Amino acid sequence: MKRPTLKEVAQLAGVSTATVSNAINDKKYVRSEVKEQVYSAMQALNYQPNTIAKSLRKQESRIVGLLISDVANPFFASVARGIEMELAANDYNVLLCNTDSSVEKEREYLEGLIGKRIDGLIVSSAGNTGDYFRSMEETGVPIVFLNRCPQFMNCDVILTNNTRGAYDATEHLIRHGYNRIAIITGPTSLSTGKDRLTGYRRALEDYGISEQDALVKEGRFDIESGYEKMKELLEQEYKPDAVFVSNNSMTLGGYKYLKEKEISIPDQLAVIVFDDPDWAELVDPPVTSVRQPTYELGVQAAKLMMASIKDRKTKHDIMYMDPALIVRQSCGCPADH
Amino acid sequence: MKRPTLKEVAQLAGVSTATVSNAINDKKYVRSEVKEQVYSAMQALNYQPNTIAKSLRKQESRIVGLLISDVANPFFASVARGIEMELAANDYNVLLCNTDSSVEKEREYLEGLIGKRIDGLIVSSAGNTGDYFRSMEETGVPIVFLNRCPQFMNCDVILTNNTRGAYDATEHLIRHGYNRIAIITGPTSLSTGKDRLTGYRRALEDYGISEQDALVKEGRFDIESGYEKMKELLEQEYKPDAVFVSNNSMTLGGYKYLKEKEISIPDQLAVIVFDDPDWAELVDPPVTSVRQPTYELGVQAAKLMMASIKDRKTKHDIMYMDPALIVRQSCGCPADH
DNA sequence: ATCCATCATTTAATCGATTAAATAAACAAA
DNA sequence: TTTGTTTATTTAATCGATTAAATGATGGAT
Repeated sequence: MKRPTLKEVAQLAGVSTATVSNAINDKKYVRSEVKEQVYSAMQALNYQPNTIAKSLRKQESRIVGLLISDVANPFFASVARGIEMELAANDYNVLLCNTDSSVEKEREYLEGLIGKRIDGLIVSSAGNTGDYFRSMEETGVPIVFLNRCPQFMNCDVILTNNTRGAYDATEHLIRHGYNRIAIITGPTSLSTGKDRLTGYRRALEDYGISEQDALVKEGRFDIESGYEKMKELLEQEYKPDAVFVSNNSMTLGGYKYLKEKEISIPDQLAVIVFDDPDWAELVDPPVTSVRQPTYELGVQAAKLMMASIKDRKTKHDIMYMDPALIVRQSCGCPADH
Repeated sequence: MKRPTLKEVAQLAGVSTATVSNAINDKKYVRSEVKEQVYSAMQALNYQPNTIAKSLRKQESRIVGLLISDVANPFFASVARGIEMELAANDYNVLLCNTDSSVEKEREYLEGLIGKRIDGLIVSSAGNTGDYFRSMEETGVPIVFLNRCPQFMNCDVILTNNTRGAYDATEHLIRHGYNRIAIITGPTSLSTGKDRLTGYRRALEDYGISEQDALVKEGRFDIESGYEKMKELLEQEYKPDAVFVSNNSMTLGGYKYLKEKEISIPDQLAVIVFDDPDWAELVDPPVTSVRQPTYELGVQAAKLMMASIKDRKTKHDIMYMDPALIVRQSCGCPADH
């Protein structure tokens, strides 16, 4: 029950606590003979150094906070995996926090994390300004913003090139000859929502197609709104002949509606979606999608974090990862070529 | 950069550190007038209590370790979400560890977690004996085993009733009249793999069907083996007329093969799968599945954990959650009824 | 006037490590 | 012999909170 302390190890080994510490941490000036004594004392007592005490003294927790809306979203799950892998390789642990996209919860977690003296924070914020991250930034704790870019902050940001992804998807639909291309977009308060809409618009513009208000539906990046918006699109007077769905959850909802109504893809409606679902090739026709390098996104976020922590670098960048258009058949492309 | 300490707050407020501590933690015997002084001193300095120091003194970290093979697996992602929600409600944080099903990594993480003095561990172990969890158990840290049941341990276990789920699926196929029912099972070294196979066997037995070795394929619970095993089943002499795929990843792989070869479901092969994919209703025909209450599983695991931590209860249970057979059409059932 | 209980606050030890500074020993150089 | 350098180890302070025990007030009961 009670765990042995370094002091007890020292007593058993017949040396001072300083020597034990030096032995454990492989500092110089410890005779190998003494080292052996210390090691066997550790063995004998089954000693496990208390990281909390170490953290207090060294002023570092070796913990990085991860603040996301929901690990159950495959995008975040994959990102989280990448982050955790990379950080673990550097001997850092990840504290997982799900905010449900609630700014209020974000605040609460943040306060807790500050208290926990995390060494860094990787966050995909639901807020658009990020003002309440200031308190953390001021204490010198590095922050990496992931896929959401708050304004006015001096920290690293890593983003999928959302505008580009949306542009490519839209352009692909345009080239197929569709001229009533709809978008189910996310909240424009989020940079992801805004950027994907921008990419869509820019493509239309570049090809001289005027945007139709009726074809732009703003969802909430969740399943329900995906369903709703798809329904609206297909029940309204002015129907689209193609649609770009701007995230995975809304795709799930949107497809549910299409299946229920037995809408034929791509004949009645061509579809391209953002985020490449694991089932993309299992449905008929296979789904054309914009794939984000999710795992890599996590790994890179973690690398930026490690650089900030270790090198104490204060110059920060914004890093873009390119998404890839995975052409399958829901857009109207033939199966073989 | 340097953060204010309780001591500095005390100085500014003109009281002792003990009083500040009492004020913060709402102990009795602090005059409300003094409390106000303390609060405003905290405000003025933007004081955030150092949880690490608190943890050291109170001998509790308020952190629970979560040891799973991979958060990117939707099953674990959902479970993790449930756990985190419930623990957060009790003011505990979750430290996320992905082991990749490697016993070696499990060991390493475990050692780190012991050092970190986590207050509890929720684990879905890849090992079958769990002997190396002994060291943690001995220190009095409660462990909840999730979905995998190690032998010989005195701790809580929460499981989906895997045997039942597999039995129900197999029985359903039998009642459809299929008589060459295959299973793509997981490693039998894992209780999940073993139990699902047991359920399958029991159903066959109960209905007087003799098991055919050629129809039992042991995969590794991953996408690749799902593909392989499905391929084996359909390329061999003795082909099945129905198959039960025993987890989500193998389902993904198995379906990939079926799609490639344009196997018609359920005519050429009826299918029931373990774990209800989010795309179950989007493919044609919709997939009949055994759904585990994943989120609930997480919530319950966390509740067991909280009970162990708070009540210091030493009597431990094994808790079963019932899966549900979601009947759709891949098993051969008609669409409407 | 004395004693006691209750309320309010302070003093100082404590949690378990790290680490700067002090000390000691061994040996070489002048 | 004295001085200095390098190696090896110990002493004691420190990180920032909590908390048991000590101390001071205050007021009521006897």
